[in-house]
Amino acid sequence: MQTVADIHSFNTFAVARAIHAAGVCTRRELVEATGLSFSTVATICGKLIANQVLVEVGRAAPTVGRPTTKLALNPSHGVFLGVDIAETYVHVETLDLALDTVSHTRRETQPSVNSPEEVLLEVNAAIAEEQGRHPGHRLLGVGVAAPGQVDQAGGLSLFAPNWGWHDVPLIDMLAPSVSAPLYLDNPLKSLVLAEIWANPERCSQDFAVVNLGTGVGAAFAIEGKVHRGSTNSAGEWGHTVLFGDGRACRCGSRGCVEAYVGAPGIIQTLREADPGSHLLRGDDQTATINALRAAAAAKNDPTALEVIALTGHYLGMALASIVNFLNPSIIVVTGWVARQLGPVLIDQAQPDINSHSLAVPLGAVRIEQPGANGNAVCRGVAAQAFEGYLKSLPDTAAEVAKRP
Amino acid sequence: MQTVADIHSFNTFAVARAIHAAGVCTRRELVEATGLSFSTVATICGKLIANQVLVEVGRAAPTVGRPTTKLALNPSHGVFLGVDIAETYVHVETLDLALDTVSHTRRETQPSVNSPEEVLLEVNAAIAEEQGRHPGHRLLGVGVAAPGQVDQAGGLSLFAPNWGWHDVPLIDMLAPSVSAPLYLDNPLKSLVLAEIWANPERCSQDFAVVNLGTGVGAAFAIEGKVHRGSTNSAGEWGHTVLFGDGRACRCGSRGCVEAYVGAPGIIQTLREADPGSHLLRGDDQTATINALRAAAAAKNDPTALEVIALTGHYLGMALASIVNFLNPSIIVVTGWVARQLGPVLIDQAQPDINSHSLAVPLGAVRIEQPGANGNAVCRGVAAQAFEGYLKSLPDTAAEVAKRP
DNA sequence: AGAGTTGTTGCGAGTCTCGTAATAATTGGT
DNA sequence: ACCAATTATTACGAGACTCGCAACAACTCT
Repeated sequence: MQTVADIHSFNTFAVARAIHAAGVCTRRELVEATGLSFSTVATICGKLIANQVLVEVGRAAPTVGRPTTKLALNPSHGVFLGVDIAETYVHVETLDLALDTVSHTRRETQPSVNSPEEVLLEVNAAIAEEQGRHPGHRLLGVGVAAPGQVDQAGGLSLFAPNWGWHDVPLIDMLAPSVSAPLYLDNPLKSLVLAEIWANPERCSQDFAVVNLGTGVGAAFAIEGKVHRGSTNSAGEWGHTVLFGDGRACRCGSRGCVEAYVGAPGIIQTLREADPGSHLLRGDDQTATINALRAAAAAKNDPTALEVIALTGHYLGMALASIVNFLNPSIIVVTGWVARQLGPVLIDQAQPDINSHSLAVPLGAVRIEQPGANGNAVCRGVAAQAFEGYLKSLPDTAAEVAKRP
Repeated sequence: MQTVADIHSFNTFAVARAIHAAGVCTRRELVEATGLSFSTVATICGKLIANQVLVEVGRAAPTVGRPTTKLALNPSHGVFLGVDIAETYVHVETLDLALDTVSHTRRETQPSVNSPEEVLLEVNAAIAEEQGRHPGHRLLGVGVAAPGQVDQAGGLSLFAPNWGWHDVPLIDMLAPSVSAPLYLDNPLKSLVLAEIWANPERCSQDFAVVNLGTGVGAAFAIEGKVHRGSTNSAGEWGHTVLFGDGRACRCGSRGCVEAYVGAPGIIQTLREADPGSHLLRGDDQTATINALRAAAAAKNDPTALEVIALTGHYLGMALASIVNFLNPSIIVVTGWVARQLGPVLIDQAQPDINSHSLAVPLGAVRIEQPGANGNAVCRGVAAQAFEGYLKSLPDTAAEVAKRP
């Protein structure tokens, strides 16, 4: 159930997102962007200014009349941390209020590092390093993305298959060394929030973010809200069936999308096309995918072209299933495989997307790749921390004064 | 964006649904059921009573204290019509305020009847017949379900593939002969609303309704709201890929779920298993499916058992894809094929659901078949008309008096 | 300097939820 | 028969929130 306070937070988020997207803007522009009344925008801006989240930056003198004051997020008010805990690395970014990355720390982790204590040692070290870099700045919130199944409210990693974690109290283990509110989410779901903050018109749209990497998954926004499902595990597009009774998948099942468009799946397609291909780099997935990209770009290796064509075919059908099932307005294709092969794969996939999608949803959808600036997972969880911070703000100047 | 009035309608719906589910209940029970405060429930009940939607029916005398007045929907306040326009029939039901079917009219339509004018002639005749049956009752609203792509706000049938309709102004064509607000929806999406009214705890859940018939489709509720997608065409599960490059589907694509678990797909499986099977009934899908059901029940026809096993296998994988993708708490399997073969198919599908679903979403989902009372599509669209009527109610007794 | 123009702030109306006090209706004891 | 005691319902007011409108502020142009 919604309460009236939820509406207010939502409106506050809408205003903050619009300012974030515009960089610098006027109240009137915010009215346009949010669809709220001028009064409401003014009230919300007043609250944000009283809390120093927003500042008035100069004024634009028009030909006539009182000049408009321009508003911007106050970058020096404080910072957020975005923590991306992945299987092979820990990446921590410091972001300012404009969600621009100020600095980052990355620690590659050895495959042997997989107990919660060992991983969190790395995380804490990276967080400490980042915090040490900005001693003068207030830390307003910390967003943490952890792979696998996550319990946001309880701050638990319910299940992380690659590490064999069960019910690890991540947030409780991090809390002692962090003096700011902590927010936990799954990395893919945090990308949805990153998309919304990057393109605030999406805050009322239906769209999907698709990850192509070693694993394959998706996350969706429905009317601008992340769809989580009944146990926060929605989005396992990678384990929907693409070829019934097809390839064995690492999940134990057969025929999953992941077994065809995940990096190991692509490499299997390559191996099936030419077991002795010179593009194969043994166990090194990254190197093989890179070699494939180079060969496809050079257009001199028929095997590479065949693998790209096949994988595009697979991807096209799998994306069409999303189009038909969900009827999104955008599908954002991301992940390290997409960064390497994305453009060429989507090119190859397009005919299959067209032929496998029904006309109406096909006409409504656009396939996109994100602009590659910084770590979007960190930005997404930081955005979540930002929203949490906005929600906690007091309304009136009087109450602001009372605060520490 | 949500407004505060939306919250009020939503709460009104919640109260009405709770009363509908309970039949007769006290205000206190409504507080329990809805989670609202007593004051709010009392306010809403007051509004509904002033509008004669709700009536006080007797009182329960406890051992001590003032007796509780029992509330119930006022069945004699008026009626709704639910109109289910399908390819082979038009089914119109009169429902009272408790959404119980009072009477119904069904007209089978000839395959030759397919122009909008001809179909609507049948519809209008059926509506007139139903209206004539209850001359003393106020008609409060009419819900209409039409197959294919529908524009709710505009009251258009955007696209109905079986009839070749494009942009038919259904509601405008019906309006002259109906003196009550008209509501249009797709039949599958209306089933979601029927489910919510039948089980109001679902008004905050994620669940899917799956239709197995000649065509195959799905609709989902996300946090109790029908998911429509960017062009109201979400739910085309029947045209997601199950066997890449597999059977040709009537949509023009290949390997769709519908080509395997729709009636023609099942019959194709039967024909492939035994081209001369005595279960085949030529063009008569219904008869063939019936024969298959009988043979499977008798367990004396190995071909029938094989077809059931195969179709269960297909259905299991396709349902597992929903489980993984959406993480719903319930999947309701409906449609005429499911009415015939449902229990045995779901039985056969279960191992594949289990093996193809990831553990967490699998643990959260329940596969159900609806209790078969009346036409749920009619009940769903009538519920939509009911909600529309509730939304239109004035707040105060004074305003009620002013009304016609 | 003053009129005209435009931006911002302040105030009040209208809703909505919800807590609490006041009132109503009953039972059981005296 | 009357008075607690008990429970149900209604009435009222507080606190939030959005939004329309009027007042005020700041600037340009004449």
